[in-house]
Amino acid sequence: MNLKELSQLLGLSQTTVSRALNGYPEVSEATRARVVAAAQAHSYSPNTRAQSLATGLSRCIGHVISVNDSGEMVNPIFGDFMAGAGETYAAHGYDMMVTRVGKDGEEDVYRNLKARGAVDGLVVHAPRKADPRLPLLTEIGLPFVVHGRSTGASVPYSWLDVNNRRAFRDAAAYLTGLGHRRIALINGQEELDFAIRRRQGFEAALEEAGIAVDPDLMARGEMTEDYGHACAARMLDRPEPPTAFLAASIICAAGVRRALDERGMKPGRDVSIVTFDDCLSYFGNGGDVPVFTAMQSSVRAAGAALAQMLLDRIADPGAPHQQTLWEAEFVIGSSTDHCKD
Amino acid sequence: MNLKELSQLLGLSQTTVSRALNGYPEVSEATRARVVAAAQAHSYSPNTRAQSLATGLSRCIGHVISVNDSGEMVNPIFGDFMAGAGETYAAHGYDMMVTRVGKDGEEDVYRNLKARGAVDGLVVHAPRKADPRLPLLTEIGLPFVVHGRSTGASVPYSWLDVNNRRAFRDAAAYLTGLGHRRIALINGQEELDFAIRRRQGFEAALEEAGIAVDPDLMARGEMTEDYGHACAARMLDRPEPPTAFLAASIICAAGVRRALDERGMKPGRDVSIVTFDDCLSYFGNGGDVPVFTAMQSSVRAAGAALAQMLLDRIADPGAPHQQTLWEAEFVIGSSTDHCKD
DNA sequence: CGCCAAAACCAAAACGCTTTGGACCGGAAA
DNA sequence: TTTCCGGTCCAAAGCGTTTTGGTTTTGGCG
Repeated sequence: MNLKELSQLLGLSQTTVSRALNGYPEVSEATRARVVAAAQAHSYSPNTRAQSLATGLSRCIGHVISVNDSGEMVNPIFGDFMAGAGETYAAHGYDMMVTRVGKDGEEDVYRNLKARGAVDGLVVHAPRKADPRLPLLTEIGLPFVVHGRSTGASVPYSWLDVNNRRAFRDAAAYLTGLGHRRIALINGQEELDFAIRRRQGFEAALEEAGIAVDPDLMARGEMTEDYGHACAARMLDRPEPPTAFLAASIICAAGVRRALDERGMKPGRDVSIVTFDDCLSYFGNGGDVPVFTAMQSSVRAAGAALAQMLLDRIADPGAPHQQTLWEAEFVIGSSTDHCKD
Repeated sequence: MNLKELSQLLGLSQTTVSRALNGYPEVSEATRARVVAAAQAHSYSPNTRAQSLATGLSRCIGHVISVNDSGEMVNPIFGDFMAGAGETYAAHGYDMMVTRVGKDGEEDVYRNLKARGAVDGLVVHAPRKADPRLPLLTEIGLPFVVHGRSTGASVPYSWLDVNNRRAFRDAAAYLTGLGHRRIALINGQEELDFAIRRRQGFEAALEEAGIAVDPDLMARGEMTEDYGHACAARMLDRPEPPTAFLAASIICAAGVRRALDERGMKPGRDVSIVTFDDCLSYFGNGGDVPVFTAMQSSVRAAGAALAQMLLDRIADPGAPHQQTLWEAEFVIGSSTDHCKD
């Protein structure tokens, strides 16, 4: 069923039917009701492509996600972010398109998305330091919002971020307050801006406590369970092992815990662990009693909020940029205790 | 830059330029080269929407993902599946659209996708027993492939599945072979077809070993870490605790392991664990020495293969349905040993 | 040189929608 | 009575492609 058929069936012009369905005032309420009823009855939905061509808007938002050299999308938070964003899109009649890209050809993908008119805007994931995507998107005129921030960006932009620096500063300070002096940081890849901020917060807390930064106790890498395990295993087997760990994600933290288990150690009793917790749907942090002491912030909520921010931006591209900073909530679980050293 | 501008710039008709770019024979190689060069130079990409309208094809594949009542998409494998599928789509110039849907309004979403001409086909995720989506999609004429199978489906369909029944039978048999007689099954939600098959395989192995099925040792639910932990905790605290666990995913298995740790038990030493391993990018099963004894099958590879299957189907809808059954690879890790009871 | 098929190109229609620029009608104001 | 205006509705022109159904040009052959 298309517009032509529906209008013939109703004995009306395509114009009138279109206006009736789109809520324009120049159609009587009587006919509007008739049209809406008929559309419902014949389950008519306007063809997205035609609509898009006529209006110049695709009503579709893009998400470009990077894969590593092995073709893996190492991003445990992806699903939850999408669930949150998808909620907002659905509520506003937007579609969501996801495009996979390797490290090279990134620029082409974005240019293409614009040239092909595939999306009205997009969410920039995993921003890097002075991320070249921000000036690129600004140049080609594709509205975007950033999940996180990009230090040293050459253009203004809208973003939503967690105060990673503060969260990691506070978390590390909490550990120094418990007497820990050899604290390990199992960080994300330091190409990524959030990881840089986390490291800064970590280092600031150490400095405040008069503790020298030990490069051997700082790791960076893709936030997998294996990575968390490997880092912790290596560090625990040193002559002077750390007494506490700061993990970049609950997945890493699980790896750290596994390394402890293997050595007969217990989190909280022998070694402390604090982790960032994205409130992943499939990997919670226990119930009322948190397993890990954690800095938590829901990535699903972030997805929903960022999507809304983007839709606002598309609706009014001239509006000032929105910049939202969320504070992570610090919860004390059973994975931390005084340093026994 | 659009086709009209490009053709004027070249002094050619839109027809010729279009044909040149799309590889039609009725254009000289000389002009084709000229056209291609110009398109490249001005970074012209045909507008997807217009193309789609003219051809009647969207060159876009849909993925509909369900969220639970809390709005969470509890699907740890989502990201990796998408990474695999996206690879195939990108290689064939297809886009990927993902739509979020709650439990109600599922039918509407699929009908709408078709009516709006948004996608050329879609992948059915998490099929249920006699899944109503298969006849629905067949009726409305939207090509699809299924990730898994649907027992009792009323229509023929293409699918790719892991031999879950066999995998769980073999895994359980492996455990009975080690002398275990109280084996727990931490299954997925049994609305889902794969979970039913897994349970059947599990029960078959018990029967073969002359072991009565104990309903108290069988759990079903969303495959989260907390779920794995809660089930294991409850079972381990029984008077006659299980000596082995069969977990539906490595995420659940991590939860089971946590429950063991809390009780001072070690996987392999005190209690055995076998898990299904989807080869998630962010949660591997150790390196050369697997952590868990596991049935493994890459969900990313499944995504890539299913996507290819769907594209084939769209290209030739009349072709017979493809049905692919993969055997999971059974790897022995350090989480299993003889029963000490 | 003339003829004809093949090669190379083109104008215009079509895809399904929105939107512009009216047309028509009845009733209120002049 | 005429004029004007708001309320309804419509025909047709886009949007940027592909594709149909040509026309023109080229080149080979008698």
